[in-house]
Amino acid sequence: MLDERKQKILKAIIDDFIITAEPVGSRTIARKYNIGISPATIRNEMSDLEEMGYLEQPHTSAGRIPSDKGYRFYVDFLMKLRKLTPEEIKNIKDVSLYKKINGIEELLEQTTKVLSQITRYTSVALGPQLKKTTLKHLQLVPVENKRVLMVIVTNSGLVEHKLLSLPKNVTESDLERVSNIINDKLSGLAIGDISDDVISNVKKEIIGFSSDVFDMAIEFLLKNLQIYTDSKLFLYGTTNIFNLPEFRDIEKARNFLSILEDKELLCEILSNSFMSKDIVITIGSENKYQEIKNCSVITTTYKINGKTIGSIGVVGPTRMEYSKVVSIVRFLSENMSQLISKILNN
Amino acid sequence: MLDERKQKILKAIIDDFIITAEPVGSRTIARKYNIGISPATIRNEMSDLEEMGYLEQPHTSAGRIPSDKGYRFYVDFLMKLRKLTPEEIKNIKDVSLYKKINGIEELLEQTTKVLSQITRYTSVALGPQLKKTTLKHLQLVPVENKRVLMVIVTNSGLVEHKLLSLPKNVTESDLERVSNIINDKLSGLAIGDISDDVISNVKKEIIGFSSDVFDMAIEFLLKNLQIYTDSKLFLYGTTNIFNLPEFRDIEKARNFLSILEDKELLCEILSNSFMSKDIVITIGSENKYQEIKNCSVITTTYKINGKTIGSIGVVGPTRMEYSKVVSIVRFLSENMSQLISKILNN
DNA sequence: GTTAGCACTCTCTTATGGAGAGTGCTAAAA
DNA sequence: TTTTAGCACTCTCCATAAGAGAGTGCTAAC
Repeated sequence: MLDERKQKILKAIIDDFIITAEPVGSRTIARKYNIGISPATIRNEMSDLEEMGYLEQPHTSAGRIPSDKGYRFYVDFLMKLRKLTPEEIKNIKDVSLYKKINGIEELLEQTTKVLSQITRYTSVALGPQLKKTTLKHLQLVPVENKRVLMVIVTNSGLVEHKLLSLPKNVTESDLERVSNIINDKLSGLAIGDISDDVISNVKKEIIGFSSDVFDMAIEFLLKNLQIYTDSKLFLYGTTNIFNLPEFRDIEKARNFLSILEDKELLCEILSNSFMSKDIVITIGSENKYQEIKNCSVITTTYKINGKTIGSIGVVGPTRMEYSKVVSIVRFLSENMSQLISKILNN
Repeated sequence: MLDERKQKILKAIIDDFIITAEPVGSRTIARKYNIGISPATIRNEMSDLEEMGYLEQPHTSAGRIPSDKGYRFYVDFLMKLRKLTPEEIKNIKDVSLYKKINGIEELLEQTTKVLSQITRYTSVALGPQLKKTTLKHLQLVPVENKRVLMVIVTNSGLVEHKLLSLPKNVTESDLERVSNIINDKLSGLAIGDISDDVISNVKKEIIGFSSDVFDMAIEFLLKNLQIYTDSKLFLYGTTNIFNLPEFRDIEKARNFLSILEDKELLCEILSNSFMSKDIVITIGSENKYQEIKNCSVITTTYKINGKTIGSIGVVGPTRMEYSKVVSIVRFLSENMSQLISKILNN
């Protein structure tokens, strides 16, 4: 473990580097952060810290920059959470005043926008995951001859619809019968759990008393139920990275933006936070995916009816203002959960 | 008007510049494009073309580059439409094989993806505009106590839904009555035409025989009808610009990407093509909006049931491969219209 | 254990001097 | 009158060099 003086020096270096983005030298530390020792002593300590893996040196005669291990120590033990400014709080609170918020998706859109604006990084959110919710109600609405609208309502108040084309005409009462059977058999199941097995069981029962039109209809319906498992992605502030010196290199910027274009990758990254209760901070090489090994990700989850259903977070360079971002993400996630229950229960 | 030799030279310069992105000199033209005159003569002609506004010179001792006026002349009179390669055709046709295409939005998503991949520019599409379609059917589905699901079906087979929370409980038969009145009064109207006037007219009739709960319910419904007018935007290949030398300057790239983040601006830009029957090419300063005055946009529309309902296109530098992109966009838009009618009528 | 002094290293910026590409002009050729 | 060859001139781009600046590591003294 690091002794107190080493910790102080490490903290000073990281704090400074987060602000300046320049390698930090011993003189700077001695001058700006009065620890009461001379640059020479600091140099010795820095040399130790480098050997222990907390710092790195871009080249021989440069100052030090934090390694991922250094950031990890900083995040776990050293940083002091920054209080939100009144302005930041106002911005987050104001999300609820935005007139277009009529559902969770509008809320997410506004929230990611605010998140990127006040952090000045790129924000990402994963929409409510249908497969994590349970089926509450399924309704079949006749539209015209062979067209039927399937509406799914889940226990978290989410609604999805799908327009189906059946191979033959089906009467309204037939539709109602199918609805009833499905509701009877499947409601209460998590949508992700509606497997082929379950489906073929339901199918068997229906065969007992119905025509083959009926049979085809339900098969089609059930097949579609399963497709509805990919969730929407919200993204904001992608161009914020151009303010950061680490992305002044066009190839770095390109690489970063390529990540943001890869929806699947982003979903995977965001899903990581589903396990944890609170905020998840992933620093550089700690990321599972090669593409973002020089980025840090800070995510948290949001809940509907007490159940974790999606996540939201920030992507940026490893030199991230962790203290600020963590505070903001935490506050914003609390605010969001409140707003969600307000939206769903008003 | 330009004489034939000037046209030949202009075409050669633009063709060359589109490939190389370097100012084109008289010697290059004489060597690569055998027009049968010496560099000196070409220089004189180039000087004329510059004076007439078709060419520009980055600095005294550089070759010439096309001006926006030059590109306009090229696009209108000089360029030969390039035939699609078998591979390009295959890529476009294969859109229909993608398994997830169950509706217009999935189709648009796949199509923009393919468009950006084969053009190597950024592709954009505007989703079906609800306000341009007419209301066919409105259904109110009871979900639980005060919750009601409103489903809108339009004449183009588009469906939208919205979960409403009513201030008081409403019985199922009341809901049905409201549905009937709304369908009676509003179906057949373009959704964009459902104005406050129309709404208050409907409201008056309802007041005649219904309670105030009823009144509030319908007001709420109708207010929501109008919100449903902003349409979805599809974007793909934003990072393609990093392959282009004109965006090697970080500020240029940033500016371009900022445009793509401004959804409203993109919608406006794409809406421009709604007037025209065919493909619309907008070159650099021809653009209405300051932000994209150094970009070119090539768009076309797609139809549902013969009615223009959305648009799709490509955004790139003014030095765009117009000939290639126009061919691709045209073919792709035809293909799309076919697929749409297949999706809606299968 | 801590500090001052100093030589050394590496980057970054600025200046310099061709090389290269292309033009415009002039005068000769067609 | 139109076209072309020749040539001086201009501007960019690139490589090289030099010097400033920042910071280190080491040694020896405190």
